[in-house]
Amino acid sequence: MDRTVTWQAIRAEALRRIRAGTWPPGARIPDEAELATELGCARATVNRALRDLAEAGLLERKRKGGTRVPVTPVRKATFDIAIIRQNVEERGQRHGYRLIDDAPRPPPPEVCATLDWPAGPPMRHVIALHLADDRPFCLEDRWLNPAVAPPVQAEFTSVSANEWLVRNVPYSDGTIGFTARPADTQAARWLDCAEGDALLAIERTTRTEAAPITFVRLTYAPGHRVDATL
Amino acid sequence: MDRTVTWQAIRAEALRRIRAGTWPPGARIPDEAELATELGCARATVNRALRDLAEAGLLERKRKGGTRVPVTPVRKATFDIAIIRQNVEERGQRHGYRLIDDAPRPPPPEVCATLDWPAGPPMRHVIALHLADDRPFCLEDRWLNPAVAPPVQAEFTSVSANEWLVRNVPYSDGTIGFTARPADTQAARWLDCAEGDALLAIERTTRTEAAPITFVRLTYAPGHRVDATL
DNA sequence: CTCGATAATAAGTATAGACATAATTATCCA
DNA sequence: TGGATAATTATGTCTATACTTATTATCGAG
Repeated sequence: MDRTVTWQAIRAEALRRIRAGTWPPGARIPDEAELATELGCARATVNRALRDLAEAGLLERKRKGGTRVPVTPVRKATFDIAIIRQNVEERGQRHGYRLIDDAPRPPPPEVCATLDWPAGPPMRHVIALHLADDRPFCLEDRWLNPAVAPPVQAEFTSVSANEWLVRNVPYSDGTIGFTARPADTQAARWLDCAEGDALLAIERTTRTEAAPITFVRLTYAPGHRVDATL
Repeated sequence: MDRTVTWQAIRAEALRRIRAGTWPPGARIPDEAELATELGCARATVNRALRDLAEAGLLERKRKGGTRVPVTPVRKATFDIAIIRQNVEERGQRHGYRLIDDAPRPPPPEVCATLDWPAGPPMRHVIALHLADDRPFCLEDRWLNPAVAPPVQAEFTSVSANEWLVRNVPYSDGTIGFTARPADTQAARWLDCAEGDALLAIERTTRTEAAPITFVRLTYAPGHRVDATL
């Protein structure tokens, strides 16, 4: 006997009308006050529902302009960014970790450019392998600002830099992008594939307001797929 | 002279406290009523702010359990799914389009499986090339349910299937995923690269409640990068 | 001491009313 | 006619209040 109309119900009804063509692409839909009356709820409830649809790219809203169904909608897809160990464990596999290299080096020009790092001074360059059920899962190639790096004792031998950062310098801003790369000698060796094999890579930069933190490229084993949801 | 406290201000303050460690990972933060009093606004305003942070993965909220800062946060990244022409034009380039093949064929087993399509009957198989400033941009390899395909005259010669679908069967559900693939003969030929080159591919399935609509693999030219935002 | 019913709690949400703000439209003057 | 200005309007947001719901904590019975 629930009598109140929820915003989810309003959203579902609006989505139904969009899909059914009751509100065709390009059309302006009734304003919030009208819909509130028609559907028997408060305007705030309609607002919540339509705002949610707008965030997903299914409606366009403008003050005074009203709400309309976009002609060529730009949908939003989202995917989760967890620590790698979690990714592996979610697949029901056992996570393994192996540090390959950890040394100070001046980063290559591309890394300097994306991180706003001067050409001269070294960063901490960490390379590590993540395993899923003892099979190579992903190669972590990271450039780390030594100023935010952990104290000496934390050597990334047992805890990955990935995890250390999430636990110690979390909630920072940054960018993220997908590319495909041919396996270089190192990737081929550790990911157990042939040189030149097509590998999915995720590149992330992370920074605080003041200083860059890290650039990391996660190169996944052949066949890996990253799923997103609409 | 704005006197009212906005939910964005509350969110910014909460984010500041998270980053500053005032609210350390794992800790439970004051409840909405308390924060409302402290920050001088209504509880609904606090709710809006904290809900927004929770949606981004920066807070975890449970009824009765309260709100806490996650120890290993799962951040959400989003990226836009527009029609390909829009993608190209956003880069300041001219979009070109060329239909390569369009014929009915029984889809391969993988496609049948992901789309819930029986093994026997054919689907419409459309292959097309998208160009950016006359250079190959992305190869569209699509399997289309003939029942939702356009009438005969729309032959995908001038309007891409991508665009036709967005305009005619929009707002449908589906899945989306990223992979890396070696260029096959066809991809190498049309994307102007060598066979075996590493190419980024986006695979999408689209369906209505009742029936599958389409499976498409968009294989991008070498070096392509898809950016997301945190 | 465990099981299960019950109470307490914090988030989730609905509502009516008010005001703010950005766009658009109408108006008026030069 | 052009352009600045004012009125209008739909969304955006805040508030106070009330009720709902999931979850935890508590307490009593067996």
